Amino acid sequence: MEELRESLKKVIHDLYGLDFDPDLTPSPENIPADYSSNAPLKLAKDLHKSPMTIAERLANSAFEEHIWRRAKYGATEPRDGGREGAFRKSAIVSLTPPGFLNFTLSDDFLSKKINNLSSDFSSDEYKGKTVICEFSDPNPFKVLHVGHLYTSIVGNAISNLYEYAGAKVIRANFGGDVGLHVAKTMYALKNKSLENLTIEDIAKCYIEGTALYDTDETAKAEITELNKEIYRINEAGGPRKALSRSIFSDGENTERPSPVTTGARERSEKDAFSVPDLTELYWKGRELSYDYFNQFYNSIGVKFDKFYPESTVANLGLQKVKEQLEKGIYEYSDGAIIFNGEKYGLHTRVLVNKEGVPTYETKDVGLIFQKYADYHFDKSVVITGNEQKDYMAVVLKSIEQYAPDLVKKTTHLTHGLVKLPGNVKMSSRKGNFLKAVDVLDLVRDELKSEYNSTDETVALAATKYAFLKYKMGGDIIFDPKESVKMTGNSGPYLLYSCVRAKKILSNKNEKNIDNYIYNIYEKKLAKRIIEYQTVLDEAVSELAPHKLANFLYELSQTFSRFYENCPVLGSAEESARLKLVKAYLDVMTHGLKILGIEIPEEM
RNA sequence: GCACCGGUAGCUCAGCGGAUUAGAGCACUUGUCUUCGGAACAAGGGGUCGUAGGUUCGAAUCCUAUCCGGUGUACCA
Repeated sequence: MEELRESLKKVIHDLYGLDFDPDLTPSPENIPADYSSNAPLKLAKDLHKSPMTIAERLANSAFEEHIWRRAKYGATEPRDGGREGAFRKSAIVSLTPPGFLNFTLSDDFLSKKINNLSSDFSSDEYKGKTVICEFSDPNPFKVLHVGHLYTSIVGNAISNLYEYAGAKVIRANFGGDVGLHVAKTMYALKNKSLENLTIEDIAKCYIEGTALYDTDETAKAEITELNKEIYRINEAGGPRKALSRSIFSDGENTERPSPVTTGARERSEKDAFSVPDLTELYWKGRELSYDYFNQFYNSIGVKFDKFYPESTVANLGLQKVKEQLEKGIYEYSDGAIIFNGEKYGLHTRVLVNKEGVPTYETKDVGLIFQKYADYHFDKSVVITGNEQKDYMAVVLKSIEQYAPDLVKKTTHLTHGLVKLPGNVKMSSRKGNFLKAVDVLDLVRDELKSEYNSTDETVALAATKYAFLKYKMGGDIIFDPKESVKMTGNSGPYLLYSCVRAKKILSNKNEKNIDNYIYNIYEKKLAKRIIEYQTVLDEAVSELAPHKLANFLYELSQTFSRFYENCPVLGSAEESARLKLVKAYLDVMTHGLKILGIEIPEEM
């Protein structure tokens, strides 16, 4: 209750001259009030007074303006006993030892709030700002697994939170279209026919190629060469032209490792694997991958504004690394170019390997500059798995040495792994993993067998909510059987309550009603509804979609209880209750939209 | 070894800028059972909040130590 909190804060300030932010929490069951504050207890230390004395004084003084002081504290407030005062003021205050202030909202205040509940909730926290959110980051030549599904859903929700707060949001997607994984896949792919190449073939070949790389020395050497050749193919440009030339291949400096030293072209002529084939295969595979990504994102309702294939930022990264190499930020070590993070208590990482090939680090350097060049962002958020935390810290620390402003604007958020029950870690390298599409299929199957429904909206909501309700950071156990349950704290539960609300509203029109005294169910619902704005703003400032998700669940739970106990249509209280239903649905629609969840008409 | 993250009910998780009796869901037991859609509601059992100390009138929450699990720790992404 923001108003109440503000008014308490003002009273404390007026009385004691302190700038103190009081907490206000829902009162426990045994206290006949709506909200309680422990402010007097916290204040007691600094003021050297007993908590009860402070509480007494707070309750007695400036509250007169906003809040009606109960004549005798401690007693249960009779409904009509405080009525006159309650209607005049917004809340009644009482005290309980050892120094809690308890507030009971007046029905009049509540119903006014409900009647005037704005369906366009708003925040200006990021008004006029440009925020670029990078997430999902799949690699071409590999398949999308559950982790990608998770990060896509969470990343989209966070983007939506920024949008709600007034920002212009760019959803960005960074993917490894060059790199060792591509070489591994292509190595195994060379025996396949180009004609009927599918994404499944590519996935299989990645596993095959990785196995060969790990066990077969000859294959390993060839894959290493292939990796360089892939960069060369990108240099030459293809269906999507590379942005610029490599700085290291222009021959102006002999001391540096050159990116492609061995002449893959001559070598490969002796091979069964000729360059034109390789080039064709690469672009074909890449195209296939991006089509597959787009199709998937489309199916889950996530739209990216910008794709940054690694190949498009590698050269910019190399350019920056070269510049800073001269200034001593980066240095040579064992033939590679590194950033010595140990100076800053971090790890040391390689930016360009001894083969002259830029690593992920360099591409991330290029990426941050490219993003800024493209959008002049005020804030850049990068969402990845936890395992990238230390890695990213090193990259950012190095950039901080020459572009501190960019780093200051960057936030790296991480989430945990999606794991299978029994501590089985999924690995796309080993092939024991759940694909992103598998998860959706499992949900669809459950929906079909339990409710004989093929409603894609419900399937999607179930999936999204299942991931969104967890706090980001920890690992998630995804039990294909359990996680897909359609009852309880689940997407379908939220949707179901909304559908019921819609059904009621489809019949009648509500009108405003004042001086209505809520019953227990109505009041609980009203209280929850007016907390929405506060929760939403908290979710924004903490970048915590799960807070919003859990609030919406509790809200729909409150609604379900109201629904069971308070008939709306045809009742004497109809107009007041309709108003509540409408307010409920407005809040749910708004909140679920931020989570990326749609409400169906029926289910 | 060092660093970071986690350890709350049988299971999956909230809560953790200290505050009145630690909350949900699943599972289990029982009830509502033709009323605006039961994918619902109600009641119940189930917890030494990893362990041990400390700070405090008060600790799941803060501090210290310790155990367990996960992740990271130079040429992968």
